[in-house]
Amino acid sequence: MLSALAIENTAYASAPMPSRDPAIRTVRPHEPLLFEGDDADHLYEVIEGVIRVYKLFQDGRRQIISFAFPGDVIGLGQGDTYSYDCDAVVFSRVRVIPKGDLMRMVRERADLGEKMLEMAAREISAAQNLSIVLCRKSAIEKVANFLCALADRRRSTAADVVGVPMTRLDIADYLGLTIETVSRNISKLRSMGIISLPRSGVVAINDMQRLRRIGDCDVGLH
Amino acid sequence: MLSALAIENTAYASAPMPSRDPAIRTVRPHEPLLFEGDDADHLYEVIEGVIRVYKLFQDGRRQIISFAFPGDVIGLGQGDTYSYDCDAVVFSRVRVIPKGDLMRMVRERADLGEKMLEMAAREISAAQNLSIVLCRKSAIEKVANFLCALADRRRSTAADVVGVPMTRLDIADYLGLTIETVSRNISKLRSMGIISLPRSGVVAINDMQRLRRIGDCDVGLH
DNA sequence: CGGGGCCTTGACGGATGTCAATCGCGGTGG
DNA sequence: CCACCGCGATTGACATCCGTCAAGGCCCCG
Repeated sequence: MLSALAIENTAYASAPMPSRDPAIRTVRPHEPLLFEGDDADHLYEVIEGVIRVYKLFQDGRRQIISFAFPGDVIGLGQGDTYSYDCDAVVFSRVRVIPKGDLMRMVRERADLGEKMLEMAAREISAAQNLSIVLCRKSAIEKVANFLCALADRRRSTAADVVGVPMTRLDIADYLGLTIETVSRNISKLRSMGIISLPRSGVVAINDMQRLRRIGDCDVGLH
Repeated sequence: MLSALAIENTAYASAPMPSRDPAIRTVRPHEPLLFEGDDADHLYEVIEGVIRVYKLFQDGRRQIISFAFPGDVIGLGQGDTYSYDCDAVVFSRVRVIPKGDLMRMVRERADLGEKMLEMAAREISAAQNLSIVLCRKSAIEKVANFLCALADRRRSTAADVVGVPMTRLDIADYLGLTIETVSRNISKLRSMGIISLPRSGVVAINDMQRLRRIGDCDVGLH
């Protein structure tokens, strides 16, 4: 549910797509990938790094909708124009997929359309779960849940050490909290001995079971 | 966004589907329509009444995901099994659509699959908006937004009188609030002269403009 | 060594949850 | 027809959690 859409093990990743040698775009930290209102004529599959997907409001509030990790696809649930902004959290590379190509493929190969529907279904489910996390959980539950979800997505990292590349503000804007509340609850988990902070940008999980119990991770993960 | 998925003006409603004379099922108040974990082999289009779609958690918390009104379809964003429970708020009738039939149709007519992807896209967008409503708004904003959304969906009812068939608990579980907070804020809107409560289950909107300004209805409606 | 982010921590206030009492209405039975 | 009952809604008092404001620490980089 952290992700826009995991496409591993789906037709798209394994089928012969017109992505033999597709355009790869690199995005530097804080560099925008796309803006709300842009024509939604491309999908982006994250190859490396982390992309944040968010909405900005007139009053300055920001809601991060998802952090897209390698394997996630951005732009699927979009109509003619994108309904959110995207930029990079850290140095990232994304595969650029022209939407027209994809739609043509779907028209020619209906089984592909079915697969995409499944992907969309998963994304709907993820979005609904996010709602639940946001409105039903206390601050510490949200933070614990977030760390669990990060841990479940980590690629090829040592046992219980999780990279947390985003800032406290990013986490706060994702969980619907303030920087201070996020920080306080991370400190709380640390003082409880459940996690440690060996260095900046990294969290070591000492007691995954307790963390999961607090985060109630059956919600928020598909 | 109150709804699961509005299908009016889409291919499904207008195209020649195998729904010549489909099964219609009636559901009495509080009677379940389907359970979480059931095989997701049917879609349900609400013909009459209101169906509530919700998740239950071990600790007793309940999150209502949507109230499905006539024209809405339940079950689209689902994989092999349903991920939520559904029951009726009031006496309802639903059209039962075997999913297999639909998938066969999609396989045969790729343009249909495309339409369904569009529908899924709209649902994703709605779910994301719900997240924002839930976590970024104050209680009175949520309540105002909810009433606005109900008003926008009302069918063939007099000017500014809106039927509110669900209980305060339902509203609370939808907005992520408690009964008391919902009640207090409805009272507040009443004391401000924005709405009246002529009788149980009905809200009269006296000043839609102010209600919308409070609810900031650009979020939460698509 | 100094500066500027970002993070942490503390104090405080306000919004919302919790607990509890009461109201109002509709149904039921006397 | 009226009294009683029960459920949902309302209202009040209080507690708690989280946001706001503010100060200070840590770390990287100049």
